[in-house]
Amino acid sequence: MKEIPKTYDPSAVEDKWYTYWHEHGFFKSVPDEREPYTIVIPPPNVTGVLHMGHMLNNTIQDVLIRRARMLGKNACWVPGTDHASIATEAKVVAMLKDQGINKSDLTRDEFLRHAWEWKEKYGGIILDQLKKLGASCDWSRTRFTMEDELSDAVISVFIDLYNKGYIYRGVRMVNWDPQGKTALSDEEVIYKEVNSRLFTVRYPLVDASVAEQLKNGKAEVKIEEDTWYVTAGTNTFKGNEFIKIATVRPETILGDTGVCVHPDDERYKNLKGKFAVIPMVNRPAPVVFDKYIDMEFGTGALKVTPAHDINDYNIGQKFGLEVIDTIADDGKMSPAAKFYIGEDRFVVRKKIVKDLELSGHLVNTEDYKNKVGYSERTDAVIEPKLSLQWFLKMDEVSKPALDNVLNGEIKLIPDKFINTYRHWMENVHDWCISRQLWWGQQIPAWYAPDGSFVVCKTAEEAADLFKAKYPDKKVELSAIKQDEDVLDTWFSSWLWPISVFDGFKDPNNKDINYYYPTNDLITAPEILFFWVARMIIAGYEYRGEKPFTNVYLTGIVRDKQGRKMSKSLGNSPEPLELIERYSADGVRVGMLLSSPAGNDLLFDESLCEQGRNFANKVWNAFRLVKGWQTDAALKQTDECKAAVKWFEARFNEQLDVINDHYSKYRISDALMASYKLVWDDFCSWYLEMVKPEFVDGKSLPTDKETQKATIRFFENILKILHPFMPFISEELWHTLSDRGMSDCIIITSWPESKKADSIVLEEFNLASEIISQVRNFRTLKNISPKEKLQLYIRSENEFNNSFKGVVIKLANLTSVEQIADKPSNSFGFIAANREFFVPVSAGFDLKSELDRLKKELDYNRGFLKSVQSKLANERFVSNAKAEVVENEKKKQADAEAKIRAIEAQIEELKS
RNA sequence: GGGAGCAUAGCUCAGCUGGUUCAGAGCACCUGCCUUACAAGCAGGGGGUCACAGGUUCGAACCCUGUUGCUCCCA
Repeated sequence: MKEIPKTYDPSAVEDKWYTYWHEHGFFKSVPDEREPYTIVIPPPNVTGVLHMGHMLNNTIQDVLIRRARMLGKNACWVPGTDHASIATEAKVVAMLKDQGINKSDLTRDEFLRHAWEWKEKYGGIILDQLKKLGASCDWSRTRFTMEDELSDAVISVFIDLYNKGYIYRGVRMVNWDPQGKTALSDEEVIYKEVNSRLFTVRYPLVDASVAEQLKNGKAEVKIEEDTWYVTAGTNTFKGNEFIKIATVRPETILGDTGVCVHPDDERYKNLKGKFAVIPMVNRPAPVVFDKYIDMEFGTGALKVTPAHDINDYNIGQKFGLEVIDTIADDGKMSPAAKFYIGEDRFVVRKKIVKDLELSGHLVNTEDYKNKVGYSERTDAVIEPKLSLQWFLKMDEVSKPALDNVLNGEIKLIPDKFINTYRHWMENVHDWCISRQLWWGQQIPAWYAPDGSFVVCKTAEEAADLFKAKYPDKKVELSAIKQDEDVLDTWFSSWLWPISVFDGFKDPNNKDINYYYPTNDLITAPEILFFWVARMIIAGYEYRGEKPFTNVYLTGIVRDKQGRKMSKSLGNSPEPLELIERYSADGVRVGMLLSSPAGNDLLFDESLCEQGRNFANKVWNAFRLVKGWQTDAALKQTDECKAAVKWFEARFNEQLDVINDHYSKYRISDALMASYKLVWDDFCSWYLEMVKPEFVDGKSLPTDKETQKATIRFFENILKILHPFMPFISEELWHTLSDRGMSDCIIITSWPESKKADSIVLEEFNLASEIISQVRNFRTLKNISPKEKLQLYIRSENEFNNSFKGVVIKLANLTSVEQIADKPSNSFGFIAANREFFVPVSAGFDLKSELDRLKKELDYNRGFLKSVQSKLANERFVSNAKAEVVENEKKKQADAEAKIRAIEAQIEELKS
């Protein structure tokens, strides 16, 4: 027979089987009469390369899909990618820059051509990487959020929601990146704590009449000591009332249009109807009163700059304050600022402080720590900026999405996320869906030259709509312009579970009717709101039904120090290198070993090593079994018979445990139970029991029956392992027995659950305890495992455990004999209330043996005492459940028997 | 500032309805073994005041209150 290598080499195996499965269409799913099991992949970003988070996430999906396939379901895992407008556009812009092309020199169409080219070239990388991991996606169903059909869905949904009155256009504060000259989503802003300076500035306070005069015509303000002089037109007023405000952004003072104080603030109660005169621009700004103000902070008075701060904007809206946009798109002061026009905001900050000091407005300056938002991409300080954006009104559409999570129709796993989900959904904000980019679905809104607009699919339709809506305007087709902006990528991906089955184009097609609602969604908690909640909303809005039943939220993969793995930190291992080093099976096991749902996984490469070692263990079990010679004439021995009976029972018992873990989505528990079933039960116990003896340099043959049973067990174990370790399980499935090439483990059926024989399990427990005791004794006494020992049992009944032969074999005994009296010079132990003795030929140490027994006696006496005190407590006996009390009584009896036996042994030793 | 969660062995985590000899698993560690499947292995072993302080209960890692520390989300 050909020598099987000692170490498992996955490199030849993994690619071979992946290609094989793929070519034989095992990943493919078409609707049929079976029950469907569907997962849609959380579409990775086309710019992405596989990172550890993907590895975890997709391993879990593959485990679930492979098991479902084995359970006889029609398993369908739909892969795909999303177009990631911001990230992709940035990538393409950077690539063009390298080629010496500026985006601003290109037309939209030209730019999009480059972007598509880029996508075709690099957009599939991540999907190919998933194949290395073993992902059994139905690749024929691969979708992309910006392909024509999915884009059509996005556009028609936009139009539909607009017509239903859910989409509107409004002004909103966005995160503006003055360097990238684009709005950013909240997720792309990184907040950093910085050392700033807090400036206290005083504004003169004037009456309404003075304010009125300030508004019209030229004004001048002078401050001398604590007196202000305001000249408006020809009149000069003077006073000594000021209001002090504190700010870290003095350059925005030029855009101030109000001062806000708390209505309960005693210091400012008298300021009703007064106006603050804004420095330099000499603009009268009303004092307004709002509970939003924190009286403790600064001076308790807030300068209100509606154009450059979101909270200020809200206050401004409430009190009808003017909005003056003083900072231009490039971060420089705009003409509206009137001063420092064209100078950068940070230069202006320094300058204005000096000028305010000179004019007597500046009161003091102190060091201050605050958080400032930076652009993730350009590292520029974000400028909050008002702009016209498109919004989706959320309150109404989101209602079913909240209700159906709260009522359990959709399950979040783990359920601790329900609270977070509810909190978000109850305080849901309108969704800003427009982005100032080109890569994405262009918003189907069409503008007439006067700015009025209609929403529809094409310019031609728009012309008709304009005609119908504004018959007087006579809008020419050629004058109609489409909105420049594109839609948020999430506005594509929220339709994913429907659109991948063409549920918009053809709402009653076979696929959508069969696969929708999907079963499980596996994703990261970070996008519970951005994506999951919105998919649920879309599901109810467009199918009247949930998009999936279970949402399994994975943890975040962190490094050993608990830091999130990221490219910029450079603390993430290269996934493909890990696979290279530890095999895909090994890495999959490593990822899952320590990743309970929703809890972060502190990744450590040693976990993959453990996975690889496990694969090697299975490989070597295979080597052993494969190497057995059989002899048809040989009868099955008693110990083999017992071993087979036991493993049968043990397997059934553990299969139930594993199935139960799966049913609760405890994937790492299912893995650990499988791991122990294979390593401990099958390899360490079962194979050792049935392993043929080695005599004269040759292995004895095995009987046919045991060999057949062993192969059957092995096959069942491979099935259990398949979802976790698809490659090695498939390889061994084919090498263990001769089978047709279409008889693959990937499509074989999951083992059937059968009742475990509890009597056999019990008997084995006793046997294994005896074996462990003897082994322990060997270690203690330094007796070689090779030296055969004699074991005596003192018991009234004959020792008729069916594992007697197993005990002899695994403990390496000459025999097990019944005895009435304790043999001299022997080591004793108690298992299941029976006394066992192992005589020692030499070096019996009476004292140490006595000490050992005394220690055990003390422990048991202490234990007995605690049980007795429980039973002596009348309230325990009357309050506790009957079976609990029964149990305590049994514990008492057991302990008493054990104590008697130990005492007897001590007596015997002493005499 | 508002909300949520976590704290159990050196590390990562289980502990499901408060009650099995309940204080567990894996890894790491220590000891002895290169015993013909596997040193990527085998056998054995040590290790925890269940964050802290109270309370409820016959009984608490588990329920309640407070304290401390950490994490996340929202603003």
